[in-house]
Amino acid sequence: MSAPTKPNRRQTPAQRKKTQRGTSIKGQTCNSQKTPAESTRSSVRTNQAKSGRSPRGTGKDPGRSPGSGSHAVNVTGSARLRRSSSLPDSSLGQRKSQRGSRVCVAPCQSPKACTGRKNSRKGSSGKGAASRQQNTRNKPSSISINNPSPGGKNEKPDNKENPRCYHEDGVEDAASLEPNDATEGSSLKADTQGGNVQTEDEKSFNNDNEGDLKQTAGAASCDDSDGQLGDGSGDRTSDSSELTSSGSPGAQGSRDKNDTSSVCGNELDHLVSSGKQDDGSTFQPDGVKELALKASRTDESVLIVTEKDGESLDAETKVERQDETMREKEEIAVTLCSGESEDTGEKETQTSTPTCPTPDPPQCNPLTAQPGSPLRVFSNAATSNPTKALSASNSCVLEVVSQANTDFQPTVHGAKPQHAGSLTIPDAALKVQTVIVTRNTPVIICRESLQPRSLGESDLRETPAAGGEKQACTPSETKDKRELHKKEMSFSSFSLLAESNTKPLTGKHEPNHIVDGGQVAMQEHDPVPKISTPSVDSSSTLSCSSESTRSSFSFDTESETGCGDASYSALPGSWGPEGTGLLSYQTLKPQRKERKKRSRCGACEPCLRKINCGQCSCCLNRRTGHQICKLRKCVELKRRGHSSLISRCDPQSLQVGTLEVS
DNA sequence: GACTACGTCTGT
DNA sequence: ACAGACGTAGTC
Repeated sequence: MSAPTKPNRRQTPAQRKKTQRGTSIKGQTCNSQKTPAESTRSSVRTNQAKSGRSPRGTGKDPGRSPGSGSHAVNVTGSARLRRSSSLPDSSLGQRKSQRGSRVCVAPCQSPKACTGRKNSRKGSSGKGAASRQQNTRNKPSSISINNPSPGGKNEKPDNKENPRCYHEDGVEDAASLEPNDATEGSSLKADTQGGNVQTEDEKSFNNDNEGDLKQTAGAASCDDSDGQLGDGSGDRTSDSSELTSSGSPGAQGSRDKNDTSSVCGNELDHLVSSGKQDDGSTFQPDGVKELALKASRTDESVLIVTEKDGESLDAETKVERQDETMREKEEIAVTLCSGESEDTGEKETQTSTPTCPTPDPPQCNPLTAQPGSPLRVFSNAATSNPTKALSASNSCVLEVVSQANTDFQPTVHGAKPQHAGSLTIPDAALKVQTVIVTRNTPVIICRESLQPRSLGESDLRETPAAGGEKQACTPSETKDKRELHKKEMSFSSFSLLAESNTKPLTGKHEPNHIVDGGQVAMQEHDPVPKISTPSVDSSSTLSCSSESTRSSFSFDTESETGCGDASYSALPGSWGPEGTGLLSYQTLKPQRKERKKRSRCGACEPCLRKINCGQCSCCLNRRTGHQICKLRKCVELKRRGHSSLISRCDPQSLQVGTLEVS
């Protein structure tokens, strides 16, 4: 055994090939095994690291396997076969899925599914693997011996397509699954409501219903009822409903609706423009009825209706009923603004908002300062629910506080004014801005989010933005975040957003770090994704930027921190809407910037040594052996290598655990 | 393109 | 655990 193997083993590749070929022919006894074994081996290896990038790899691999000889086939082959047999499909499929999807699903699965040490290695070491995978995408097909059938090709495209679908679908799914995602407005509301004790249950219902509504609404909403859609969908889709409700005159309301209702489509615009209040009133009542079932929503809708529809008695009556019930609850819940509440609906909502932590009010203040609806909308969007409170209660807000958020708010004002001032231009921009703001603000909410529900909701919200967030979330210190911020700031694509956001982001961001410090501690304290999520959210809020930004942004973080794993583990889990998180994360991986090789410490003796010994195998076989002289091999690198090898199991288990937990 | 070095895999 | 080898990435 040993005698033949030794020469074969270390023979030069060329020799190997030759010998192996011969051996392979000789050893055909195992042909049945060999072919699969070879294929599997090749596939395995190829999959793992080399994935047959170069023809060499593929050629060699098969060569090697036979080269090792029959015994290799027997022994290692069996073990390998086991692996390969058990894994190959999954591994291939997973990898393919990853590659194809880049973004999608695979990450969690792949590491988990691939129990093999190879996989584990890759998973743990995965960085390089990821990069490799990117490069190797094309090759895998060639490599995929298993897929000689057209399926291989088909699979790839499918995978790619799927991932894409996942992106969108993932978002949609997340939305569908969790209404919060579906509508920022809704999520925001939910958050704000989270503050309110009352509506949580109702909210849950509402959310579900909303989720359904959204889906249906997308198509039907416009047709059915402008009011309803405007209200319900408007809130959901964006702040538009809030804007309209915010008491902006019908004209603004219509405009806002148009803007915000963009989701609903032009129909609303037409209807609104033509029918404005009347249509809204007529429609809204119906919507209100439905909403009546949904308590929290109803409140907002009611408010909107009351303001707009002073005409429609029915609507008011219904609204009043609901309001009354809501009032009672709210009053019980909070008495702060209760005395003030002349407009039951509005003030009630306000009262509810006060329950929200101080951070909300500050935002509200600026908003309230400007009676303009846009501000409200903004605040609403930002705080989600706070809109009500803000809109309704300037006094409340004033009383409540104008605290640190002032910095953030001004930016918001700046954004809004444009909004109000030039409705024509930036409707979309406004939306975007609003959206961003909303995310930013949630950070504050995140604190509250510590509460389980709020967390879940916050997670849901953030999920869309999650991609960047995840990375940000990584345990990495504030430095990374700051850097990320800088990068984001620099990011030109978001110039608009950046302008509006950057200030708030930076301002918040740091504070977030500080604030998060507590949360961070939480994260560290409890690796559990739940806890981590809030911080993640905060980070995400910072990164808010669209996917493109996320990707770039995230890359850096990972590469720099090198903690990608930790973040990775935490992130996907934390992002319950897993799909999005995973997607974003994966997307990030492939895109991630070129990653530096592990740099040696440069301090250890070996690193300091600049002369090769010339005696070690590396020196002697420098051409074949690409490794650095043993004497020059960095100690730390050695350690890492060993530690990584040794501890691979642990980290994997940890990651898996985190993933599972998540 | 060549060199160097890292990461990974395989075999002993 | 060690050694050998390969592929790849980074740098010049």
